[in-house]
Amino acid sequence: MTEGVRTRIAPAPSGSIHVGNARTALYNWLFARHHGGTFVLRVEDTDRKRATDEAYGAVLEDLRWLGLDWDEGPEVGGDLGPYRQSERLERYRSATSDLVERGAAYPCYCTPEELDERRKLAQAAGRPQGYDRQCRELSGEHRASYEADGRTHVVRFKVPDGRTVVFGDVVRGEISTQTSQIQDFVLMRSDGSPMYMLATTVDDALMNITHIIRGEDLISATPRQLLLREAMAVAGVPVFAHLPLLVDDRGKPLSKRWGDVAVSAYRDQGYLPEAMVNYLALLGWSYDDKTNIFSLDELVEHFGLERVARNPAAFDVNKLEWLNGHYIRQMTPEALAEALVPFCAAAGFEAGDDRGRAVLRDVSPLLVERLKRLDEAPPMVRFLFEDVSPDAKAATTIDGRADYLVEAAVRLEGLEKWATAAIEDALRTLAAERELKSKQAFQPIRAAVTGTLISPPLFESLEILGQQETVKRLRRAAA
RNA sequence: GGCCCGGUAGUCUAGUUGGCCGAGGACGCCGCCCUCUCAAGGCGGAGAUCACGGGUUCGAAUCCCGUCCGGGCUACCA
Repeated sequence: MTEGVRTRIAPAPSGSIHVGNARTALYNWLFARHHGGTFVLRVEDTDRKRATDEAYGAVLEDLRWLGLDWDEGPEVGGDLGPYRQSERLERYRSATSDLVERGAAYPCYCTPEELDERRKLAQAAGRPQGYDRQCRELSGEHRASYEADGRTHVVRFKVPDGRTVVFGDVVRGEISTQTSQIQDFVLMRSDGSPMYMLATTVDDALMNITHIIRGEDLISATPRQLLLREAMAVAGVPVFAHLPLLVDDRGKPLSKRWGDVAVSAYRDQGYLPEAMVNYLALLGWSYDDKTNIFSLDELVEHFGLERVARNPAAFDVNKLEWLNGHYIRQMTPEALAEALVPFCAAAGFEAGDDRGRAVLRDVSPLLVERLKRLDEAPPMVRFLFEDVSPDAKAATTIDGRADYLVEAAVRLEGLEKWATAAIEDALRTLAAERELKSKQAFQPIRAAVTGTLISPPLFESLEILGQQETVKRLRRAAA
């Protein structure tokens, strides 16, 4: 029973995917993987206006970055393709003409303007605002005359009267709707392109999707899809699971106005895919009452629809950051160094050459426990790549300590072995001689060498910077 | 307006065959310890009248009714 599981993610190619869609993709992927099933990627690009090639590429890139590989879909193929709706137009047309032939759908010649006008009238009169079924039973002559007038038409679905559509939602239980609540919705636009309702229903049926896991916003679309499947005589009914919405910190649906909603924005700030996946998994799903950290493999092992929450979940960057810090701490120095190269470049200095990489590898152990995002690293390591001038606070700390800094330079200059322990020893000895507290002793040096009052641990940093450069900066700060 | 879905601390949640919950964990927040800064780590703390009001019951976050609030759909958007 479970081995036949087929799930899909059907994004519109409108650029880097929304984190909400990323979560939906993740849940579909996890469910398929957990059951040893098939995960299908289908691109819903019927809205030609917005579907560009770059946007399409961004979608695939995001999914790959998250580690969600698809078994069927663009670039990998599959037996039930093509997997871009723009290449499946024939199927939608033939499904539509079948429906019309069978009397389950009909052409509607009303223009948008007429519809709009009648809708307003109905609203003013307090009548239901839906389509008034004017073209539902058009005579042959009437139809011909419309055609003769050069009117175009859409195709509408003939919603049956007096029925109750019931379906079992895995996360919400039974949901039922009276067909009187459903209008004769449009299947096919007048330009011959399919509407969402038609396209997904046809594709889900043709692609044998067994479990439809999607956002709560589509819950009221479900009865229409069920009616359509029935009219198309599709055998069997998929299992539905509607996920709670993702909202912002005010409880409003996540929108571009709130903050970053695109996966790429998080990638650019230095969030790791492991953290993103872990966080997204927990936004609306839980394993037990205490586990927070999950690798992809662990998620595959534990994930199930039974423990999906019903209430909307607020996207909390704080928790994402915490998880990200956790995963950064797990990185090896080599991996961290490699990951930081592009962030340094973005910050304006090159660390991609051999020396640069070596330096990054050396600082990584110092960085690892103080980074929450990769983009926080450049400011911390910049002093290792470029000469620095003290910021305001650092300047104040240096002020009046010239004599001390020169002495520190002298001591360090005299060191035979340039290593953390020796550096620390020399500086602590000097501090003791001058009866300085650690903080008083080391902050000026930090300020002089790194240009700021906040940096990775001092002695290790000096070792990495090098004896010559350290001494040079101390002397210059004293001047 | 109609229909549908939802409502446990600032946030994610555990809990849903009623008692083990005078509500558990995590993020965040506050304090202490550690400490050369910042972190990380350890320890401790504040924070929830379980949306509200009735009811059933010896006993309700958990069951019933009503109310309020939020959201979705109601498009030739998806």
